[in-house]
Amino acid sequence: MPAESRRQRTGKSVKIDDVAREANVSIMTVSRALRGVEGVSDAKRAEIFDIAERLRYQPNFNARSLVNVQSSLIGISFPTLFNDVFAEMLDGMRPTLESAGFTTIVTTNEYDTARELEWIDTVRHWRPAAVVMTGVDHDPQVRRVLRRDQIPTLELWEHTDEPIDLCVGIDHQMAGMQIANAMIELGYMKPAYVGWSHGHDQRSEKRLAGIRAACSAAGIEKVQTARTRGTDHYRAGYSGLKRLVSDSATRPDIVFFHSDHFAFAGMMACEAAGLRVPEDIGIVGFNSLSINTVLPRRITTVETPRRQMGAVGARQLIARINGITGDLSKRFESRVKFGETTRAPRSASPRSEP
Amino acid sequence: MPAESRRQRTGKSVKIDDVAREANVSIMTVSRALRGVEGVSDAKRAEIFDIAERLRYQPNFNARSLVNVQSSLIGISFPTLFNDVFAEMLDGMRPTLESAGFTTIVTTNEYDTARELEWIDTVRHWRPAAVVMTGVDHDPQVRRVLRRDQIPTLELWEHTDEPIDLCVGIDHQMAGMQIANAMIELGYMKPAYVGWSHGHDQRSEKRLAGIRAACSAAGIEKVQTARTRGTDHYRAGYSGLKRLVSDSATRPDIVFFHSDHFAFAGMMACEAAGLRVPEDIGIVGFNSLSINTVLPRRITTVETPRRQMGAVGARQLIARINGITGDLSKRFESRVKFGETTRAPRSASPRSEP
DNA sequence: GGAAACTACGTTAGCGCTAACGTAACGTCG
DNA sequence: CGACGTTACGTTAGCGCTAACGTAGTTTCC
Repeated sequence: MPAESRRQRTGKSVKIDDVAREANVSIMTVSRALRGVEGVSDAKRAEIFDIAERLRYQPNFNARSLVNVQSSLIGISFPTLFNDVFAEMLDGMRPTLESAGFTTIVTTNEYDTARELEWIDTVRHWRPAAVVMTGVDHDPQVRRVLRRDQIPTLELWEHTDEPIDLCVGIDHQMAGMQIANAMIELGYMKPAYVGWSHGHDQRSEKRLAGIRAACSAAGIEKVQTARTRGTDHYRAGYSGLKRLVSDSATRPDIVFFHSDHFAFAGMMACEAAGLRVPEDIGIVGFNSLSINTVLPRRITTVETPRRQMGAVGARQLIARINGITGDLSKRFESRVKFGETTRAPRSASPRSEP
Repeated sequence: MPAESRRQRTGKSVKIDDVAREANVSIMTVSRALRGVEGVSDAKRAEIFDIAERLRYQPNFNARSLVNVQSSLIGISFPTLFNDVFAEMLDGMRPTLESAGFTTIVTTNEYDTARELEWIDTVRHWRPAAVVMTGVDHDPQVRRVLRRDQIPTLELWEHTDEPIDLCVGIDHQMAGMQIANAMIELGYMKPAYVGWSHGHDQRSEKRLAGIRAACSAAGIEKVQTARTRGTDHYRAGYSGLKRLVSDSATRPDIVFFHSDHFAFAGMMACEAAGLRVPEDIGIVGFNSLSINTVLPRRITTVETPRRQMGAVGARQLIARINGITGDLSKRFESRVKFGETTRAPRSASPRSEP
């Protein structure tokens, strides 16, 4: 660990003693004044604030975290940041967490539970106030360690009845059933799915399972799949669709994509292959991303309240950190949003300019 | 600050004493063994490792940071994460930083220097090993504080001859001149620019300044602009172009966009307005984003080595942390990449499937 | 008017860890 | 064989801060 064996800088920062000396009080009074703890006269508190400001003093959080037994850091693990979905959930959480005095450590795990476990161990070095993880599928060790150390834990983006601690999210299998049923109702019969390789994204697999369940219930036994390794949604969606339509005999009439970006790229591949959307083939995305607001044909997709889940998740997590016990989990709903890349539903929503 | 007045959890974590007792040695020996410091026999070191692993002991970095006077945290500030450009630079940095034992604290400042300054103050609480900021335009206080506390500082994404400490990036004005000259050479005469509102993104302004300089040198005095507030690249690009082409008398023949996403949305707006690309109007993006690999017409754009800048920046920053003095800055080059949204250059690069 | 209660501080101890220094036990060498 | 390393540990002190516990000075109240 080269970071530990390194010697420190010579540049000395302002410390609480400096403020205390300047204000002619004990360091305890400075500590109380700056933290807003009672037991300091208004005049003295104001004076100490001024001096601290003038010296640009910032309390040493390493020392504070040491005496408090825990830090004000919150560790967050997302699969990737190359997906606005996670950036949005982060954006939803941050204002709440920051205004409560917390600092976030964000990592990405590339959908790898082993990396997630490693990260849990890394973040434990800092005695974090809480951790946030994406989804509910983890290495078993993760649950064990977090429970043992009693670290408040939020599982975001996916709902489960048996969270490690608390969870805020949607039921992805339900979301899959929902959109599949909507498409079946439009008369589609030959479904296909374009997504990542097996085991890459558990949520995506659950949505596929939901699609399969809905199809099966409607007497459709076969759901073709085209899976791709990698990280680039556009490339994966494009190549996935290409493979699906290469044999016109087995060409699907409706394709469910991992995301709107996948779906957009799939639509481009349709165009390149001479297929008309939605006349020859239906296109369905997921998550209702912003690209969808500028397309000549809006993609039929599923809306998910990401920002809201982030905000609520943060709020509930803070409640837990503050000692509120009991069930703080929340379940959110997804909603089918019809566009022009599938047959018109009975009551089509009117097209509007972005 | 509610986070500070809160009481800590009861859950006690494993500490170095526990390992020492189990191994029948002093805590100092455990400390030395686990940090890889010499002075411990191989047999004892192995035994201590086993015990630490079994107890799932993780050293308390708050305590370690306190005695080391500085932590192994690195604070990073990006304008936003809703832009793959920054996610890519982060991705370029992270492996290097993590393998050197550092943990990153990432924040976004929404292109606001006041928020950046606030963040600098927040991150100073942790006595970070270094900080990373985007670009070179900061509140003057930022430079003063970082210099005073001698905090190693990397300014990423933009090059300057007078960095706070060290910088790794491109010259954005040069990039603007480069692409503008390339378009002028193709015979374009009526340029326009679509981007964010004034003061939102300094780099974008510098590229525009470069475009203006190149045009001016070619005898073109007027560069129209369409600016939008907000955060959504697609919406901004779409509405920006709409405004530019609303009056056919002043319609530009070439439009430079803030990014490829802007440009894509602008292209959609062209289609909606009945304008053919590139016959009626030329479209130019910036940054060569992945969406460009699946479009039927690839957008003419400017390639920038984001990942590489991240990796090199991280490497140089670690050198500085380790006490290497002198000029560690690096300047990178951008490169014009011709697509099919502008007139064909003399030597057009052949189209290839994604 | 004197005990009790409160206010506004100061003092003490210790959070978990590591740098610096101490110290036994064992070579090494002229 | 005794002075001098060297190895492999242990001991001491202190990083900057805060909880808990003093303690003067002031107010309250019957």
